[in-house]
Amino acid sequence: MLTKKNIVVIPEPTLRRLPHYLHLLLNLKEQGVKSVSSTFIANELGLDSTQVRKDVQYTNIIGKPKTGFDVNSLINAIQTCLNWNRYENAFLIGAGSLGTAMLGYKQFKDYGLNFVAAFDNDPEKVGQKIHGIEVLSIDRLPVLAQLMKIHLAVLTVPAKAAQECVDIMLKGGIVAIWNFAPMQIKVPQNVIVENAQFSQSLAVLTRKLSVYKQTLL
Amino acid sequence: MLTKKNIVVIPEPTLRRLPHYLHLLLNLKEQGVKSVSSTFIANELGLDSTQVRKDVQYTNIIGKPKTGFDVNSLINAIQTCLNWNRYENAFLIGAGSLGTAMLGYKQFKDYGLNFVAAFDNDPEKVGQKIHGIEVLSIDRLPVLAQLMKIHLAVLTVPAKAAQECVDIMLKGGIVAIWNFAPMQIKVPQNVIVENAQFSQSLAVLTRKLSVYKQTLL
DNA sequence: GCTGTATTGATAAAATATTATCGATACAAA
DNA sequence: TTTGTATCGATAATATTTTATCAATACAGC
Repeated sequence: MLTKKNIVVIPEPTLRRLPHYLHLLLNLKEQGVKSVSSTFIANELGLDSTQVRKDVQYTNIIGKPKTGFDVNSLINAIQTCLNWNRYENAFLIGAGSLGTAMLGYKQFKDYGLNFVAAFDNDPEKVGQKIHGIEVLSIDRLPVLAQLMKIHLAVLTVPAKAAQECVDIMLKGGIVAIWNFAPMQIKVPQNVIVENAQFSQSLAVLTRKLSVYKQTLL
Repeated sequence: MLTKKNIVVIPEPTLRRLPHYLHLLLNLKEQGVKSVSSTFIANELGLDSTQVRKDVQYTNIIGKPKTGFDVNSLINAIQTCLNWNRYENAFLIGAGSLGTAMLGYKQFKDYGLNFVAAFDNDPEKVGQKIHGIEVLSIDRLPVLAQLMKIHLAVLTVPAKAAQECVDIMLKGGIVAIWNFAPMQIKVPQNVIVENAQFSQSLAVLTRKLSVYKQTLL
């Protein structure tokens, strides 16, 4: 397999499917199911069974003919792949409505994400606590990021504030940004940006709906 | 090109990039820029210029050598592609924190999305107004969806409530679902589902970050 | 009007991702 | 035991997506 210093490169489409597998597997585990076949997973998630097997191979889990894959092992393997078996401390930038919602989103614990502080430039918000997490002034971000060794930040600010916030984050040594701001941010080559704008996903949906409606005519 | 009853099928990766183009173009327009080259767009967004040209071709816009593409035409063409030049009325299901954030998200107007009502099963919430949109009891959804001819619904409920809500939505004739619930929902073949779980996007990010940290060792 | 050049758009090549095929294997039932 | 079968995992085939190449073209400067 292609590797980067011996680390397997998992294709992005596979990475996007892994959480679906994980969720299904956790459900099965709860129901006491011990092993599961690629066919079953494929049916449940509307995928091809060959694809499921291929995806599973990236986790280094090997199955047994006639039986399938061990549910527990697969859960662990996926969590390890995604680094979801440990907590990554993160900052949240932008305590607006989306930011607030994210701070309150319990599920992130299952995804290895742990918010340790939020930042905003609105004096009204600074000093408040949202879902138990303190909102600090954005000026303090660089120092705190370095002090607390934070590498990941979630950006939930309006478009026009985004780049300015990014620059502040970079000063603090942030190396990975989960970008919800509706714009493209500029970062040095080595910084990881994952865009999670609603618009991306919505574009796919509205196009399909539009095509669907047109085919009805 | 491949067509479905003469409608061009735009690849999903292209659809996901179109909103980025659109955003950049709107910025350029505001700055008074009249035309733009594929090279410029590619540089701004960190893409390949050939890819930009290929994507633009799907919008049926043709450019001029040495000049590039007309900004206004391209904006219109992308909006038309995505059906963002008209409003699609939509229901929101699940008035929790994410749902609330979405109801207040002004940008959706630019994406052709218009929330006309929200639904929840919590009696505390029913009757309230969130960002000017009334929260109704989920029981009333099927009748109202048909009456108001709503085809699109945004699902922001917890995992365990999701499938139940979906079944109710289907009764009302909903044909497109934007699913934020952290689970795979089951729908008939002809119903469009776009999964927008945070986990998908986060998986890509946490994996990359994990690999990045490992390569530093 | 001629010449140089940036850019398009078409075509081809490469890379990536998905789907199909099939022998090998482990379990279940006779 | 033996036989039948569900399932894996490897390989091959297909489809899709991205990237490269290059002739054709419109504008700018001389």
